[in-house]
Amino acid sequence: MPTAPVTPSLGATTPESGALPSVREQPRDGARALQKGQQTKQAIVEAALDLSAQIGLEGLSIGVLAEVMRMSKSGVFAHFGSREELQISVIHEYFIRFEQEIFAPAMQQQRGLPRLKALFDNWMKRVAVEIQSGCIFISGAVEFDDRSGPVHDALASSVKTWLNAVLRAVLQAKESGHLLADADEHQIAFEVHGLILALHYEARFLKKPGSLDRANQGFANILLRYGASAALVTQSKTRSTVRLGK
Amino acid sequence: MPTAPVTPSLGATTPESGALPSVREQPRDGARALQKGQQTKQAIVEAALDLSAQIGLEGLSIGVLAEVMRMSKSGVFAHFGSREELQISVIHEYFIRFEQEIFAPAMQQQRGLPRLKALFDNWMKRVAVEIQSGCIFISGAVEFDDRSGPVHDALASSVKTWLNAVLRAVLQAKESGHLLADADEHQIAFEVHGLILALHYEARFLKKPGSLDRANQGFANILLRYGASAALVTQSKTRSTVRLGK
DNA sequence: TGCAAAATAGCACGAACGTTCGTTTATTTT
DNA sequence: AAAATAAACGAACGTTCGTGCTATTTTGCA
Repeated sequence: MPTAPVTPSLGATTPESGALPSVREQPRDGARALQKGQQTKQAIVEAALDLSAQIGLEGLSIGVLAEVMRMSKSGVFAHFGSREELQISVIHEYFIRFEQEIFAPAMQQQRGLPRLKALFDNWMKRVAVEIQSGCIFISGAVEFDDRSGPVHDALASSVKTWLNAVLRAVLQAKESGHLLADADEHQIAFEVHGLILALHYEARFLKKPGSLDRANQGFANILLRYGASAALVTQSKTRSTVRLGK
Repeated sequence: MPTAPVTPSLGATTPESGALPSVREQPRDGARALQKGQQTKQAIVEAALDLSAQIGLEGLSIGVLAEVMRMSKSGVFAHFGSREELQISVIHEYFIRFEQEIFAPAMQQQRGLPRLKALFDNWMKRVAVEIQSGCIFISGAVEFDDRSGPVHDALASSVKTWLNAVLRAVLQAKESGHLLADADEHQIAFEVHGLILALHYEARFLKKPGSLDRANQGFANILLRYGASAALVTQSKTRSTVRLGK
């Protein structure tokens, strides 16, 4: 069994790709090598991730992917064996980046409200760029919401894992006494999710300005309503005016 | 200029089809007739609406639509002249139904909180069935968020018209004194939109139970936070427990 | 009942799709 | 350097797609 990963895990990572070969150097401890192939495969997946963020997982075609990669269709295809396998690879890659960019740094913050806030802030940062690039957790949900199969399952399980991590952070904030003892963590997580979705919808599709501030304001409102102290909420870098009626 | 419509309008209907021929009877005032064609065209649009709710506006194909209608591809095609025109027809039809099922009945309620609540309740009823059938305002937003053209424009303008109607209802509730005078109607509309989106996402894609109650609870929370009296909020048919911390 | 017009069908097209196959070129191992 | 393996290519497959023509049928009205 390989050594434990350095960064905290969101859980439920794919069993085989725990290593995510950071290739390029010569083979590690005597064992297997596997250079060139995995290297270009990784490059293909990265290009596919960019493409499918814009046009969706269903819009992603091997032909245009090959064009982007300046490879032949069959050359690209051979790395995955099927289009579904390519889509699943993209989902896994996206999940791993979510873990690294959003989840892992938030775990450095102390349990409770600080960590929850960090989680949301990092999430917001990510969505802010996805307003331009697109988000496959959102577009994928629409594309696969009534289709079954391995792609749907991979996507749903990734999303669920992430939303569970958010739920856990809310629960810990409650247990730490940073939120009211009778606050419903599921309700809070639901409302927070809604803020992110509304932001993505109104900013990316409708191009409404000020949506980022709306989401931040909404998050502050939720925290205050469920008992977070105003001092803890307003601290740190949120620039939006957190001014409540009473 | 034709007579004013009987039902209140959401505004911004398509300039030419303000009449939406309720066909079937003989020609009205001497003028044009045009029976059979418009009739089957309407039937095609309805079938296309069902189809694209499930598989999206992009997934909608003339071939399968013709199959459903037991017509030839060219027969279906001739009614629209292009796929884009078909998609736009579907969007208009969806918009009109939105108007009739959600907006119009809510206008029967008196201005202010009652009307706002009716608007949301009707919206929720619609989303409750769209959890099975799908919603083209949501799927379409994802499919066309980075594509320009007439289909994008038709969709975006329909959505904006609807969201503006919601915004107006919130504003009127504020002006009627049912909400705090310094409440930000844009912020409220944003948060409400988020609840609907989260409901659609979690119920339709993730199949999480209890999402309907979550959205209803969230709406009650928003109203209470922005100053609606608890009596006005809890009255009527919402069965969900509206119990606030303090 | 007949006739023009409208509605539908039939057929073909070019393009794009995922996939398969046999072959050729790179890379690694012996 | 030779042998073995991996990676990439190029062409072709069977479908499906939207769209353009030309018949054929159906319809509404004189």
